[in-house]
Amino acid sequence: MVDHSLTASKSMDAMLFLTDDQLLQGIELMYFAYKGFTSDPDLILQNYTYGRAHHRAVHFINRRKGLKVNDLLDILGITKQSLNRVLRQLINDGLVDSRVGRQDKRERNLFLTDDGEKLERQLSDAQRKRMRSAYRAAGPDAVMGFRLVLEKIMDGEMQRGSIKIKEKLT
Amino acid sequence: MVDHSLTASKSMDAMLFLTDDQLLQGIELMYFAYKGFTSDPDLILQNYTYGRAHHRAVHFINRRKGLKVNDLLDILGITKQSLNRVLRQLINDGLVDSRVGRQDKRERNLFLTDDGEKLERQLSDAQRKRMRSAYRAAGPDAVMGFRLVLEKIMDGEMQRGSIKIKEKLT
DNA sequence: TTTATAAAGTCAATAATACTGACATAGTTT
DNA sequence: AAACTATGTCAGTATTATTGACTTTATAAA
Repeated sequence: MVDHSLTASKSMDAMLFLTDDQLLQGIELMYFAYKGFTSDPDLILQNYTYGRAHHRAVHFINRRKGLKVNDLLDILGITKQSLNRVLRQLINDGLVDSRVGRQDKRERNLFLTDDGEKLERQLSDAQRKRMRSAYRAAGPDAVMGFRLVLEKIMDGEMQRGSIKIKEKLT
Repeated sequence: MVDHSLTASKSMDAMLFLTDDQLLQGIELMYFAYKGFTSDPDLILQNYTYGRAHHRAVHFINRRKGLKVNDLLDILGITKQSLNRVLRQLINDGLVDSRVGRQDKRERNLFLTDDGEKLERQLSDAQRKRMRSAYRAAGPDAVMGFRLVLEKIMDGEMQRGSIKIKEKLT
């Protein structure tokens, strides 16, 4: 899987793929893989009036059931005006349930309705299918490396939302 | 760094991180890492009148010097109307040089000017710096895995542009 | 208890990036 | 000469984002 024969004959930096050209290849790989990664959900969303922003909201509401609007804003890193349009649509369309906070009544806890879960599953199935086949094809060692590098790439960038994710990751 | 102790005690699918929850973690990792991955160039671009679309054009014109407009369209996967606005700006601002094709005079070969290379380097430096430190922190085996999984994720998605990339990767 | 702060929601104007459709121009092929 | 190809352009629209200003409701602090 991993060609260890190279490591002895090359310099440390070559071994680490640290030449400018190899780093640029990594950058392009990120770009193209992300495109592939979003393509399946994007196709599904075309059948609705929704876009990628709705997908993200639905995804994180599903993953962190009952999260507050502010939590979602922090995770997505957008303004509340941007989120509001998306969230309003999802609530009006009966996909998301916004419940007044029990302790602090200013807060709203967000949940998916049954219909919301249905859409989430549809989008998630497509994306997980692609991830699963990539993981299978690449093998467990590659998956560990994949996750490790991605974590390092996002290091420092992470807010509240991602910290919880990192906790779960270990 | 990587917990190999788990792999012996779990099923093949668990070892491959194929539970729905672990796949969702991978999906979120892709999302957050891509955000981190684009954040440095995005900051730089705010000082100009340019956005991510200009970055992509400049990147690929640099990487495939002299490529045709159609090649760039295929790589980016956008319409010519979308690209045209971006390309026109870059050409008018003297960052990109559009030269009439030598054999087929209908074609335009795209090159970065000195100023274009200056911007490219500025953007690229920031992105490479992050990739380099992620690669260093993760180590060579992880980098191999990272690249392998990304290739699998984008499988099937790839057009002309990416095939050349894959050739270089091995 | 008044005052300040916080969470959520909204209106309006604007920007970047994409789309479809229609069409023009120049150059190459048949 | 006619058809096709590569590029460029105009107009209109959609999605997702922004900034700024403001309201409502609820909690916290003076």
